[in-house]
This record gives sequence, structure tokens and C-alpha cells, in this order.
Amino acid sequence: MKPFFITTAIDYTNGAPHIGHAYEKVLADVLARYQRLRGREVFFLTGVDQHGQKVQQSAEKAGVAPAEFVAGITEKFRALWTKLDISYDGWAATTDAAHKAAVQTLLQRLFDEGQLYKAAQKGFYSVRQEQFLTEKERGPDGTFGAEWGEVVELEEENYYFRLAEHRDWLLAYIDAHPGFITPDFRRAELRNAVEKLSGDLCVSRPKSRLAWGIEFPFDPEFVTYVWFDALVNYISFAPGFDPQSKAQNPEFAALWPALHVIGKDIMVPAHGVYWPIMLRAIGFSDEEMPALLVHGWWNISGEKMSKSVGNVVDPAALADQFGPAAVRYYLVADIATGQDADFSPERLIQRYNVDLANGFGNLLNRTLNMAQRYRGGALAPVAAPSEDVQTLRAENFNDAAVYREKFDAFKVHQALEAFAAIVTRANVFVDTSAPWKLAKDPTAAARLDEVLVALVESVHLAATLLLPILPDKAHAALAQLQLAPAPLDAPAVLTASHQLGAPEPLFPRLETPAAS
RNA sequence: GCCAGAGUAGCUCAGCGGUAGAGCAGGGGACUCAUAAGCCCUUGGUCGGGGGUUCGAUUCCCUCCUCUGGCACCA
Repeated sequence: MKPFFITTAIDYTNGAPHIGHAYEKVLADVLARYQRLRGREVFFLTGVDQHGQKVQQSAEKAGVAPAEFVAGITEKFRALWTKLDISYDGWAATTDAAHKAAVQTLLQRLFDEGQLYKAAQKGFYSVRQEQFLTEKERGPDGTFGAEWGEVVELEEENYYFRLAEHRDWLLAYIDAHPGFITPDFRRAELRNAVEKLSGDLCVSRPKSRLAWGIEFPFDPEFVTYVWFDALVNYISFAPGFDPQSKAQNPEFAALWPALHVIGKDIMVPAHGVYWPIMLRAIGFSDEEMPALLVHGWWNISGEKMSKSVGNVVDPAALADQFGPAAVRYYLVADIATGQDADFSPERLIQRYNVDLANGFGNLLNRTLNMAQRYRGGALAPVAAPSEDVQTLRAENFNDAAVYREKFDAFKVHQALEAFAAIVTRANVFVDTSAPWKLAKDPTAAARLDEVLVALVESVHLAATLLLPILPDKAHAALAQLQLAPAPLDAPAVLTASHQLGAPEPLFPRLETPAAS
């Protein structure tokens, strides 16, 4: 099977990570781990976008060199991904020498092939804000507001990428490839944007204005525009990528194309317009276009999260307070992939307590405890199980199928519903079969055996399904069971005599802040 | 302004042509293996407003309102 190549957006190293950054990485990590669980080879790429004007400015303000400034923020991101157990295989930092070389090689090639051209732009330029102003910025009286400071009219040369000539191709591509974007309601939004596409893309910035970037190989007076730098990370950090030639070497060809996990804010125009057109210009065919998985945002009490509102949630503090497992679980369980959701610590605690502590964790604990108490933890395969045990197995297996189907469609929250269904079914089975009664009845020994086996099989499957979401906790559960992960495409049936481990609470309940 | 998403029980959401569902929260009960967890029963809704199509609409169509996002515009 082709390896699974998944990427996230690379985060801008201008400020500390927030809950939105964490969500995207956890989502991608969960998808990556699911593919690994299914036996597929995975390459998971994430990283940081370190160039640009804002970084340059923040560094100046902090009184340090951009490289030093960026290193500090980068470390915060890496520490967070370690804390949240993000299993990335590749780290894309755009100041990396290999990346810079790849960007430069691609620019040179596109220039040589006539995809880049130099042209003059004339317009109004704000010295203070260091940017060209458009009619948008002009006030009702025709002048530019005081916030722009001194505004001068100037003419500037820059390099442009021939974007517009690929417009019709992109429209046709979008129409012919519904899998390009998930969820599919985003397709209309993208199509709308592409139809309005006019003009080429300015891909250079004069060094006099911006020094912190990748220098143009054929013109050292310019550095590279952010997206022509950042987007390239998806290929420049992919093993085996060769920027020199259109014909890619086998290592890269085996891996590509990628699934790009991105937020809705950067779909248009960067990932939905610039990126496919850049790839096409570089020489990628229609069959080599990546797919986009566009996720929504976490709002805070119905409001957009923003620094100015002061409602930014720090994921590192959250993980310290509630544990990484609670954070990971909440971030994928309480949002429908593609939609927005409302963040609340109360819900985080609730989902953890209900699903993990009271649900799965307690089921694991009571199952092991009964097995140890009644049978010393030793179980034997059941030759001819009763009807209710057979039904339990069949329904569990059916839930495993639902889980796979939902995961394959990136609907992690619904896959988790299948997990929860298995847990609930087993908890109900404990009550209907009442092992504590069977244990007091010597004639019910065989029944007690099959009940305990059925429960262990259920917990075994549930623990396996939890592996992509909470790898640590799921492995700990499997360790208590003394079992390797269960197969997902066959019923989880105990086939040999087995000795279980000792029960130990895996998910201690989180205390709800007491109402005063 | 254009395009899209959302508006369903207190909360988070599912359903999308046959006169409303889940989880959580709330109420009651029986049990005891377990992290006072689990199990059973149960109270909650004129499905944003108004029209229309249909034997019948939460579900299809039109329109309006509110929220969200993108794009455009800003006289």
C-alpha cells in the first residue's frame, strides 16, 4: 500500500502556540496514528514558518536577531508537541538550509522556464506600515488615514508568478476531483474564489523592506514572498524530493501526494489557489495534486479567539492542569471535523470523566478486578459461547467497522462514538450477566468463564480503538490486559489461554471546580 | 453586496418526506465486580419567523431574520 503522507500547516513563529495550533496537530496526529494502526506506513510532517516581516519586527522589538527570536518560539512549539505526544516524522523549519536551497532552485527553474517575470508596480506606499496601500485603505475623503503615517507614491520592481493563466485549469481540476477538498461544502467557497482570480502573484519583496527571508537566487536584491517560501515546505521536507527536475525520484514519488491538514483561514487563497498552481508550474500532474482537509476553529464562549480580546487558551497550561490525554481526547471528540466548536474547560472535564474515567477506565478496572478475584486472572478460550456472547462479539465487530469507516472519512468524533458504543455495551453486559452472582454458584462456572472472556475481548477491542487518540493510555490499558493490539478487520476473540495483569485505575476522575 | 456554513430538548449535536432522536445535565429506582463508577426508568422541544409544493415537511422550494467564515466593496 502507498504510504500515508500527512502534513499540517506550519505555524508562524511570531507568538506562542494557542489551542487552535494544538487542535490541528492533534487531529493530524490522530489520523497518522490511525493509519499506522491499520498497518500503513506513515510520514507525518509538521513544522514552523519562521520568515517574514512580523517576525522581523517582533525580533527588533525584543532587541534580538530574527534567528534568535525565532529559535525561542520554535522551541515552545516543539515542547508543546512533545507534551501532547505528536508523532511527527519530519520537522519543517523554513530557515533550514535544505529548504532554502529547494526554494531557490525552484525559483530559478520557474524563472528559467518563464513562469516568473519582473515588472514594475506603481502605487501608494506606507513607510510606517511598510506596505503598498490599495483603494481599500483610502478614506471617504480620498486620503489615507493617519494610521498609515507618511504615504509616498513610489514605483517598485518585483517578480511575479504567472498565476492567472492557470485559472481555467484549476476550475476544471476542482470540478473533476471532488476529493480535493474535505468537507465538500468548502469546494464551492474555493471555486468562487478561483473564478474571481485575476492577475499574477507578486512573489518577491525588496530587501530594503524585508531582509528576513529567502534570497532570490538570480537577484540578491529580493527575498521570497511568504507563501512561495512556506508552501514549499510540503515538498522540500519530503524525503527524496528533487527540486531540480520535473521527473521525481522513486522515493518521493512513492510518498507523494500528501493530505494537507489546514485551518479554514488559509484555504483561500494559499492552499486552494496558489499551491496547486505552483505545483502545476513546477511540473506536477493532475494525479499528483495533494488533498486538503480543512478544519474549523475553536471559539471561546461563542467568540473568536483573539489576542486583543484576551481569550486565548494556552494548550500547554491546559495539558499541565488536566493531563495531555484529557486535552487530546477533548480536542478530537468534541468537534465535528470541518466545523467550528465552542471551547469550554467544563466540557473538557465532563467528556473526560464520562467517556474515559467512568466509561472505558472503569470498565477496564472492573473487568480485570472480577477476572482476578474469581479466576486469578487466568482465562481460557471458550469453545461454544452462548448466544448473548456471540451477539456481543458481532456487535462489537460491527462497531469496529463503523470506526474504520468514520476514520477513513476523517470523522474522528464519530469514530469515537463507535468506541463509546463498545464500552457501553460491555458495561450493560456486566449488569445483565452479573458475574458476582455467577461466582457464588458452583454450577455456573462455565458461564462465568465465558462472561469474563467476553468482557476482556470487549475491553481489548476498545483499548485498541483508543490507540490513535490516546497512545499512552491505550498502551497502558493493553499492558494491564497483557495483550497486543486487537485486529480491526476480524472479531477480537481470545484464542489461547491467557493470564491478565493487575487492575490499576487508568483515568482518575477530574474534580469539577466546586460551585461556591 | 456575492458565495458558503449554522440556527432542533437546559448544554453539545444527529436526523433531512411519514406527525421528533442521542450524549451530557436534571428526576426516580434496583444492584454491588468497579475510579460513589456502572445499569434500568424518566422529565424536557409549536425542529429561527413567514409563505408554498405535497395526502403528509424538521426534512423539498421561496422569502425574511440572527450568528459564523470567505470574497468583494467602502461611495
